[in-house]
Amino acid sequence: MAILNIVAAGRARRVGRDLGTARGGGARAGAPAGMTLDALAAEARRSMGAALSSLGLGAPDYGVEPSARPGFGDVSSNAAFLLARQAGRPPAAIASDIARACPAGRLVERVEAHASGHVNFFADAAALARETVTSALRKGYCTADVGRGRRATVEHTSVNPNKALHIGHMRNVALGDAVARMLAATGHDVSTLNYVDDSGLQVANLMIGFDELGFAESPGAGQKFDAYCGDTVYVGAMERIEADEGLRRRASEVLARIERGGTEEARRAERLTRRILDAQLETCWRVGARYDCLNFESHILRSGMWEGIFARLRESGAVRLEAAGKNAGCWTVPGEDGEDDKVLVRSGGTATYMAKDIPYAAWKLGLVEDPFGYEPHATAQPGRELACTTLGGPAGGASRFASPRVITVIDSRQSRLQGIISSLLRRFFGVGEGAYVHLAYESVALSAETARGLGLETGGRAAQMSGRRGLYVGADSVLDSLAARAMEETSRRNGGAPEAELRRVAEQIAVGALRYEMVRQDLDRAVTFDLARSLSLEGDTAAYLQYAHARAVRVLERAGGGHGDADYGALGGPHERALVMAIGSFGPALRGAASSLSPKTLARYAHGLAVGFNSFYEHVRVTDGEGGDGATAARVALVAAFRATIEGTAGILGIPMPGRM
RNA sequence: GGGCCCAUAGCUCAGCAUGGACAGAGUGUUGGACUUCUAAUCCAAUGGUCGGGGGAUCGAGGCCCCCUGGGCCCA
Repeated sequence: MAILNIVAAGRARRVGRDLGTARGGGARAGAPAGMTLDALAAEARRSMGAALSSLGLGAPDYGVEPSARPGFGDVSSNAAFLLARQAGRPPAAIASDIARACPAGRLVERVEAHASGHVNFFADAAALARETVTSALRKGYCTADVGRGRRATVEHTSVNPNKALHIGHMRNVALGDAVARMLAATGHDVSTLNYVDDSGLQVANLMIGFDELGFAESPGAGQKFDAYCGDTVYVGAMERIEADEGLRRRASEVLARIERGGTEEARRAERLTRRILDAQLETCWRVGARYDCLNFESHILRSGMWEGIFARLRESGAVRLEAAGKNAGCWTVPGEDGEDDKVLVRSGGTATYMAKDIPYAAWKLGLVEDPFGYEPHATAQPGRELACTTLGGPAGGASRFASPRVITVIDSRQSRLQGIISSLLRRFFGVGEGAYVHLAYESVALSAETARGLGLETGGRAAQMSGRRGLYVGADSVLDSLAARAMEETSRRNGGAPEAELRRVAEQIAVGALRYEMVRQDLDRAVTFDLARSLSLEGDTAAYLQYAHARAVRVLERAGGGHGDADYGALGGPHERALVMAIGSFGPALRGAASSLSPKTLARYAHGLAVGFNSFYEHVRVTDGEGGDGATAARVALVAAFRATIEGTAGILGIPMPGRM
């Protein structure tokens, strides 16, 4: 389960599921943001501590966790299991002693031993509901200040600017943007980068397509420029180039002149890649991703950073010039653990990919003087300033986008290369453990049915996407199909609503659906994308979360205000209690997700929260006056608490929450 | 040949870091719930040798070793 490819052998210590260890976990009457379950667990832990010491049982490193099911209380402890051996008695007997000795408290109503050996704590429903609902309605509930303002830099997206984004890229965008949002929600000061490879061979190939193969400069009506370049020009050019030695040579020449800089080719490449980049950014912005800085590869290559770093590596003896063998004439770094030596500079004097990857990594970590200037990107980003690098800016200090903790989101096919970068940083730049993280995820393939729809028969197997062969599903087209589908449904249900409003809602449903699908699975599991299945808006999808939210909004509209003081004693039913517990679990869910950089964890939490609400909604009438005004006020407050929490949770995943659908 | 990842219900996936209470969702199938806050929902039934084998443990889906099958990277 190697999710994180971290510098040095150790991995970042993750926040455990155990609740009682949470700092500040409810020691005060008003629990900190997002921490009401923590408050209960902390009280249970204190109760347990008192019982153990009164029994003279010592204090093992026991856990206090959410109970497996409602019948087992609200939180449970495994302490009796841990004491069983030394005490020489069965866990159930010890649990029974402990339970009897556990004092009740403000939130803990009673404590029971279970025959299995678990000690189960039952909360006072009214007290826990009051605690949870009032704190969930406070501003800032959906945050957790574990970052304390520490800097973090996240790089994601980083799609070559020669094509439109496909769904494989969308997984990167959805994961990266969610990680950046999670870190921000946990009190980190986050900068988000998007690396633009504007000088690779793919750019040269594209230019051959335009300059020598006669492709039109602009697409036909209704086609985006990125899609035109990728689908028509690049695919067409590659067919010809692969079959034509002369064209291949031409492409190499063009590439060389792009890389040299200051040439006509370099200027054309820049215009072309920026135009494609802007089209790609439209898609990213459409799904709600935002960036702070665009880093151009060409700028890194011309920044002089590599020369400085290479000199430093030579001086420190980290690299050597091979006199003989297969790497004769090359500058290499000795491999670790029986790995082959890594070539940094080829015998001809040209640098390998290391010449950009090492400087870029060092720049992100703030290890080098910043050689760049910055200017606002030519096309404005909605809602947030977007800078891009320029050459020849005033040097001095590290970049403002750099930080001591860098997270780079790239699919796992790059794990080996990223591992080499990590190793070099650790060995020769003194970079510490956990500072440079490759957040790897398995890539997206197409289901056999979807591949067949694109004209590829795979014999029932999933198919790797290929931009060069035109075998992929575009992000924009999936979003369009999803929006069209959502539009049908939304129009049907909201007959009188204005068209523009319906379109806005349909778009939010489409964006949510795609983002949710891309983050809900474990990073280590390959996503098999099936077009037909992805268009479903039922079951475990973002629409389920959105629908629950829209229902809550409607209830709140209907309820109005003015029901007087809430009587939280009215929230003791099973559906109310389950919803209270779900809302109160936000804090542990967010901390867990952020510490393991795992958006999936938050997606699963959101789903569970929505299940809690939908079930409550079906079984409990909020506004019918049952139990009097106090009870109604409590139910309405619970719905409001749910609404705020689901919106906050979904917001961290970048999933918009329409008020009706 | 070396490295990384995956294998849990017909299908798609949680659970594994920190072993413990009858292995959970969604989907599918079957049945039920809209004069009542949106049925994109809810309720119920159905469905599992947790890929195989061995080991350590009072206890393994989870930990260790080996094997099989699949995906990816490198050579």
